[in-house]
Amino acid sequence: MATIYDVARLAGVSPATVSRVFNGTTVTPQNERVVKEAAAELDFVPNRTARTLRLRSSDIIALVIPDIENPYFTALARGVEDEARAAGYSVVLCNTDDDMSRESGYLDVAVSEHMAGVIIAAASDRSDLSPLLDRNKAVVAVDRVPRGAAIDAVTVDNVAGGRAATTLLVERGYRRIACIAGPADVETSTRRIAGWSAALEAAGLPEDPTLLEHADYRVDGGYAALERLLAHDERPDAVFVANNLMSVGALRALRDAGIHPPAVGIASFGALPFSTSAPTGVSTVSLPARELGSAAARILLERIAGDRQEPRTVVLEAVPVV
Amino acid sequence: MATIYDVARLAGVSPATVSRVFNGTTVTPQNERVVKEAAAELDFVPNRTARTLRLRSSDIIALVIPDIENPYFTALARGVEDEARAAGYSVVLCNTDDDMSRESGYLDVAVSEHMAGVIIAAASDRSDLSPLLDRNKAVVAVDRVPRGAAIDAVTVDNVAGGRAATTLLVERGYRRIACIAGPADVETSTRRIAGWSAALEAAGLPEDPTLLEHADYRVDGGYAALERLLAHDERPDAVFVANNLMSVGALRALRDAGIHPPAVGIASFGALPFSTSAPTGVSTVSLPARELGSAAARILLERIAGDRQEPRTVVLEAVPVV
DNA sequence: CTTGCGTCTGAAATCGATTTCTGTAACGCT
DNA sequence: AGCGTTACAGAAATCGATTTCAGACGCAAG
Repeated sequence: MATIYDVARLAGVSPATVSRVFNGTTVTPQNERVVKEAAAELDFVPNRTARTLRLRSSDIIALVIPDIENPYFTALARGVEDEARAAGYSVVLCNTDDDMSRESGYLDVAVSEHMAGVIIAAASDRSDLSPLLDRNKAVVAVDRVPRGAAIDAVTVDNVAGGRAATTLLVERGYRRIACIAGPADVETSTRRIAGWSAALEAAGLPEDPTLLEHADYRVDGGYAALERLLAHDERPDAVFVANNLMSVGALRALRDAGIHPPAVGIASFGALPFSTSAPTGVSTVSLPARELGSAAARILLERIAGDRQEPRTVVLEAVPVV
Repeated sequence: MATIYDVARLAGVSPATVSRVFNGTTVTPQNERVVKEAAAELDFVPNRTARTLRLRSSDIIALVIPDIENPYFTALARGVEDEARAAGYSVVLCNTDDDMSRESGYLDVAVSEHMAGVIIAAASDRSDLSPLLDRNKAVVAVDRVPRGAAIDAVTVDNVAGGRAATTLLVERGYRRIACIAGPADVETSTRRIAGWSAALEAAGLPEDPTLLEHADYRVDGGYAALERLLAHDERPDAVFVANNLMSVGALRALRDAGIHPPAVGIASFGALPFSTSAPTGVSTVSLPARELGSAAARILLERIAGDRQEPRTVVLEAVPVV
């Protein structure tokens, strides 16, 4: 691999001059030409590792997400990418699989690779961002905010969304409305539950705590949770499902039980991914996933550029689909 | 950020000793203890950039894929991750969006960051891997192999899969079977078309070239392609769709046209992602996405470990779902 | 002709970890 | 006691780019 020294030698200049050519400082047009020719000749690609070591910062942004297989997060990733690339940064994705140790491993990588910044959808409420914060690395939380972290955040209004989704079921005449929530230690989940409760209360419906099932935000978890609800003594007549993938699981469980949606109502927080059939009996509240990503990226880029204002939280709306 | 020198000073040893403690070479138990205490005290995280610069190789593997929003590729990513992590490597994902210039940008990043290796599902037949190969970086192609690249590859048997999918339609009695293929410059697409042709020929059915539509392997492309087929003078009675996302688009187009699947048969290459309804009138050939990823990762890891044998190609089967 | 200023260049230090090479101490053996 | 061997530690070079500092040169003004 050709280095800046090889280029310098071939061009008959010093390494400093080669560096200057690639960094836009003043160089004779003559020298610029010679250096560029030499670089092309040698197929020179600057060594980013050396550059990063010297500058103590690279132009890579890490996006840390809990589930790469969830289309919601991949759409979010697209939003991040669009903004970041436009600003000249590369984005790398890190999948934590909801595992805090994997997450902290990736955070260490981000720190020790001197990445420019991190956008993170935390694996848990208790995710520890201190490795980043202590070294005042630019960080933006997206979708989920770890408890007590005083950082920029971009989220959706989970309470309002949960209420809206549940209300759709109420309006359609369902009375005994269950909830399949996400993990108890994930912020978005507790808020969506709060929205569910609020909607029930507003409608004057009884809130039966046994109708709350926790699952894992995955397809299989939603499937199992719905099975548990069906086995209930007093079976619910509708279910508010707190994320897209669990809704898929819940619908599969219904199908396998020979029940078809209007019979049991389903409201999904987040549109069903890649659905092909007109949603009969399924209400959804849709999330601006891509916008979450791009908003987070914009804030991160400002921080990287040196913005020092107080951390702010941007809340986007979840919109009920009619 | 604490460095190895800070740790050395606090522990009263030389930087070399600190390095040895973290790399498992022989050090007095006494020194080991002192160094570890000092490191913990200072919250020391080794600077990977410096390490990589010196060693000329990091322990990060890049996975370059054309469409992060396609569940097939994210499942593949999971396969890669599982293997790579087990071997102590971190995986970063790079999304090229089928764009060769973005792709080559990421390949340059992989080279100039001295990543340990690259697994790539190429954006095109004509993708240029020479930046990697010239510097003999470990590379494995997965899913798609750029034309003429003499490298390790893990693919599915696209011809057999295309034939099997088409044959399912033939067996169900359809006679005028169209094909919605992917981009003309993508290897998997041309092979799946070949499978479609072979099945038609084997069944003695006429092969009408106007029944072949090219699209982009995306949902919207599949939608538009199906609309074009419906507008045909002699409308097809079934369609072989060459990937999962286009099948979603095609089914949506059918739905919007008021046609329901058994009326027009659909065979999808790749299972429908997150489907919730029992597939009526939709045949699928399912792909071992995760296995593709893990097989590719295993080969890459062997190469990284120094394997020098001839490049080999592993072909996995696409299995018709009954 | 000298002074002064501006423009451009190169030498060398720097970022932080790894590793070779050299040196010292301790130990076992004859 | 003398010698060889092993085990460990430290000094210093190294990876490749950036950047400071100082020097060289040209040109204009006095």
